[in-house]
Amino acid sequence: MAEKEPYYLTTAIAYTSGKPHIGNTYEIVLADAIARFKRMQGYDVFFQTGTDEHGQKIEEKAKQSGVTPKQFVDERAAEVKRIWDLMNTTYDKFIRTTDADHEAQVQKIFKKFYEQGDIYKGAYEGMYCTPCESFWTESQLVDGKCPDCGREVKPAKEEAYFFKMGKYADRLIEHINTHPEFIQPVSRKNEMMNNFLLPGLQDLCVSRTSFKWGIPVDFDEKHVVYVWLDALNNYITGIGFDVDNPSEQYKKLWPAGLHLIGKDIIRFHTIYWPIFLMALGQPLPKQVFGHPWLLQGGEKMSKSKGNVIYADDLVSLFGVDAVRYFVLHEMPFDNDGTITWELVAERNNAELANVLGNLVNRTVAMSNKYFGGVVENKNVSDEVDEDFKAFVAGVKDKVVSKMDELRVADAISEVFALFRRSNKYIDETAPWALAKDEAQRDRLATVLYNLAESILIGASLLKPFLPETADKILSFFGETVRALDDLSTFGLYRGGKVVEKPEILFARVDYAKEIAPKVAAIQEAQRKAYEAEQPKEPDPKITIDDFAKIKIKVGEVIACEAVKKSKLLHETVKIGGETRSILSGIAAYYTPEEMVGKKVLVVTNLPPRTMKGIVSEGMILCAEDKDGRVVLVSPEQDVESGSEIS
RNA sequence: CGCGGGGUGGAGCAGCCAGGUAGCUCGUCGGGCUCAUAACCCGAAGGUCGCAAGUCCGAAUCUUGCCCCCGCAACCA
Repeated sequence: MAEKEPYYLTTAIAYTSGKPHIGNTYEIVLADAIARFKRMQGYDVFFQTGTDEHGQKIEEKAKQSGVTPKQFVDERAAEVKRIWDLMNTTYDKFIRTTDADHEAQVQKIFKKFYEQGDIYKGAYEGMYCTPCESFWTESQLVDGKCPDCGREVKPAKEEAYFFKMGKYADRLIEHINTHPEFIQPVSRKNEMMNNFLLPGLQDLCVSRTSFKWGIPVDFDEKHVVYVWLDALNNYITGIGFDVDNPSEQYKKLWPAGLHLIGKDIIRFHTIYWPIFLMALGQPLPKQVFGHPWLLQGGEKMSKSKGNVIYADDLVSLFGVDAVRYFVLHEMPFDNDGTITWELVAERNNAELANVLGNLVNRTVAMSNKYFGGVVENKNVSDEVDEDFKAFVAGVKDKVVSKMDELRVADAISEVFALFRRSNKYIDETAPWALAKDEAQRDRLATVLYNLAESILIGASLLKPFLPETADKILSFFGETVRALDDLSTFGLYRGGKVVEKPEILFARVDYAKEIAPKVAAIQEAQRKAYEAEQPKEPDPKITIDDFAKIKIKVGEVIACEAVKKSKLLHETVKIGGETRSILSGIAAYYTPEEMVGKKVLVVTNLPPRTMKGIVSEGMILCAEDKDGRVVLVSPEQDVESGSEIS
């Protein structure tokens, strides 16, 4: 027997700055479906996922929470793993970039690059704002000053290591052009070529000195390795790569069959990562698939509103497989998809409960009712059987071909087409009518056998997507998953006894009555948790003299226009005898027309500031509520322009 | 002209790369059936495929311009 062909697939490793929401969870489920399917196809699959745990952001978050970075990421990584496990995903390895062997290898790789001249020591040059400790490029500066604090910046240099990207660019362009399958979907390929490769690659800064929470450069301890050079290498360190002596596992598995990643990090995976591999003298992964995002419908997701959707909340309401179904089926191939609680409930009812659950239920029920639960093929065929059998037997090939293109959503649709066809078959054969005629008893048995067989084929095909459900269905018929190769042959089921009372696979839910209140409770809890997290320092007290320093006067808006491509309105305000040009970020809440004629309160002794090329000579006072809605503050009665506030 | 994605019957999407009867799921309406989780099956209504121009025998699909929406970034004195 031939040795199984290896297939190594990875997800991006999750950044441990926060709890992964449903959009992040989607990726692991998608990878799991692919991994399970590949195993079914007979590949020797190795499926790796994990967490990316270094970087400045994590250092800061840990500090805020008052724990060490290590404690912080331990907690976060455990949370990620818990959710991955909850989703019933079958990863073979969960790597963490803080694993000792990973860190050691990254140091070796960095050193090798340095020794072979791919990495050189240089200086990062730019405009530096000392109070903010940040570098800015010329184009980022606002009015020649720091975009964060508005203070002066000065040219500065910081020592850093750089990777010579240009050296490998031609080879990479060549590779991408000769391997059209390398970047998926293809639309992403052009984006990478046109925006980054063809204009010429900049050398990449691959070390940092501004924070400590990273892998130290072992021959120059004040530097830590840039997070991407650290993180990307997980794909090889996780399977035992070693600069000097790669493991047997590495030799077997590399190059990877598939890196599954979000579309936002395609650049790192199709440009930097291949180039690092070239520098290591290693072959490139066969395929990088940048999947789209699962976006939350309606309003923007934010913790303060409590409307972030997390996998575990969804699972608590709908069950694991319903959530897997939703993310796998609802996610388009190259557009972003939408998720709302209501949509999940709708899919649960319309497809899982009505089409699949009810089909299984009615089939088992009829087998019990008419034959005491014994399914037997009596081979009494009818014309209508032919089309049905051909359809069912043809589904496997369709699923395989969709999966070969990574069109998981389409693959799962094909399986459901089988279940829909089976429901139709029940109508075509009307078993309840056959049951009334004793002479049709064998025909009735055959119909129920055909139904059972089609459900069994469907359940086996469903296994990679909805593993628990597939197993339950099969167990109702006393069967186990059938080999993929046997799924295009109709009639392999030998018959047998079905369960007396099948468990309801997916219960219908009433969104308004059952789900909506629970969703409200989840959101409320989330909002409270968020508020509790916020530092609650009392506002520092000021003196009356401090207040007196602020000059606030009543002004009248005499002209106003929107500033293009911004949230700004540009008002001309008459304050007593003078007029001022003022900018305010309220374009989303007021139109220029309604601003004109309004009496507003203006802080008049702020230094002028330029935004979008326009000078602002004051600030109009507004109130902002917790949803970010902004409302002008105005004198309660009409008062003369120029009046002072005291 | 910061980067990117999108505008297809009421909703969510496919079709666009390789032009040629506009498809799927839900919803609505009508009918059928009663084994089943008020589920299932059949039929119907409903779309000038964002707007305009161009290429072509022919454009949802290719080209150009414009409008609008959504992310990210920036900005909100």
